[in-house]
Amino acid sequence: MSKSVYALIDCNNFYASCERVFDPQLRGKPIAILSNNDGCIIARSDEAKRAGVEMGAPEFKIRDLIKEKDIVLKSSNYALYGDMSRRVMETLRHLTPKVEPYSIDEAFIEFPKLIAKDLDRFGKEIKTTVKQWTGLPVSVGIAPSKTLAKIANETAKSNPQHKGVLNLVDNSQLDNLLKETKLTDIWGIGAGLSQRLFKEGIQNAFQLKQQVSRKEWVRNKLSVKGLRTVMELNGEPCLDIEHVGDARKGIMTSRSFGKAVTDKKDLSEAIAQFISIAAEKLRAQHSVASLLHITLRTNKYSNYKSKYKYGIEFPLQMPTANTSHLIKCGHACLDKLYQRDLRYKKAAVMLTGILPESEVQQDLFSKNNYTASEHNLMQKVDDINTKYGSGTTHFASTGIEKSWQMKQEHLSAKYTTQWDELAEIQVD
DNA sequence: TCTGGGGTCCTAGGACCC
DNA sequence: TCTGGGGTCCTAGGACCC
Repeated sequence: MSKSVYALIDCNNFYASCERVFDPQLRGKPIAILSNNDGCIIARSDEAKRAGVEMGAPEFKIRDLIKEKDIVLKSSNYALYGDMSRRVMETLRHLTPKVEPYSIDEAFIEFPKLIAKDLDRFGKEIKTTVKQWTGLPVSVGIAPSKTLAKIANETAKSNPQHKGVLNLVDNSQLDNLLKETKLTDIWGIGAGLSQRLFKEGIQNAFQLKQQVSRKEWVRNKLSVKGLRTVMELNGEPCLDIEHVGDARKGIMTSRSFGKAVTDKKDLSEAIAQFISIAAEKLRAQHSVASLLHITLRTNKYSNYKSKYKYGIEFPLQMPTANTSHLIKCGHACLDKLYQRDLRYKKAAVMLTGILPESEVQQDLFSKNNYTASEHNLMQKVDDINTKYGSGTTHFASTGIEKSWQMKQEHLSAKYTTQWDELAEIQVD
């Protein structure tokens, strides 16, 4: 019997709920959140789901539905969602020490095993505390492994009888629930693996759980990751709570453009801007990068079957986190990649070969060393931007007009991170 | 005309070494 | 002309996640 218990806390309809906290008029209304560039639907309130708004639907294809059902559209407001996420994670840390933020709207926690009655009570306490402290509704799934906690959470959320909290530890209904769980609803089993398993006659989570009797077969079919999933379905935890603060191994910044871009100057501004963002993330985790990748894309929908992705790698002689140096390298890549006759829709910057800044060996003869004075300069830029708002200080090469910028026509205020955009309360 | 933006891990296969 | 076996490291690509 394992000594630890895992719980997954997941915010319900996170982006839509964040919008509602600061605009109470949105309560009870169907809300849909758009991706960057207002391109497609990435989040929906329950009312919007019921109205038939599909996840991932391109906005231009469902305009009639939006009008007919009076759906409120919002552009993604990551400054707001990111800050609300931070508040949720802090609330959880008040309740229990081992917290792993898993995504912007989810966290795993691990705690010692309690008797079943106390587990139920703890689950409810988490739910009410997060609601009180942040205004956000969450669901809580408790189980002996992370994979089962995911299933518990999903069931708690979709099945009103559980009132948002479900504990699967020592729960006699577990196998019945697994029999009703489709393969694609298991964490780690996507469409590809699910199809392969289906052909083998395995059609639900319970049947997959039973494959524990032939581990070698599972390993061959699904690799070690699949084997871990099977063990976890059996209540044998194989996935630990991960330590926060581990440095990222790759940092990517990419955006689609508001409209097709043909001008090289626009592209070089966009690349400078994306490099600035990526390098700031790099410095925030006290790292340097040794490889820069630049990718340009044309419209993959209209260029069906023909090439639409053009990429190049730039090995940095010396690992660096200096925005200015990275921009120069990025522009050298652009010189090689750019073709006059193409209409570009998207650019991406990726930094890899990431090392801790303390581990960098200085090259006595190179002009490209990431020196202490460069580091200090970048530090000052980051400090100013943290204090006075992102982009307060920026490199001129990122451009002024930014004709390539994202479309965000339905953006709400940065209620929690910008002094001049705080929510206003009207007192009658 | 209009279709997001990030990440992680694993495996296979090639290059290279002894 | 024939031509072993084992190891490491790196990269590309696949699969999955939100």
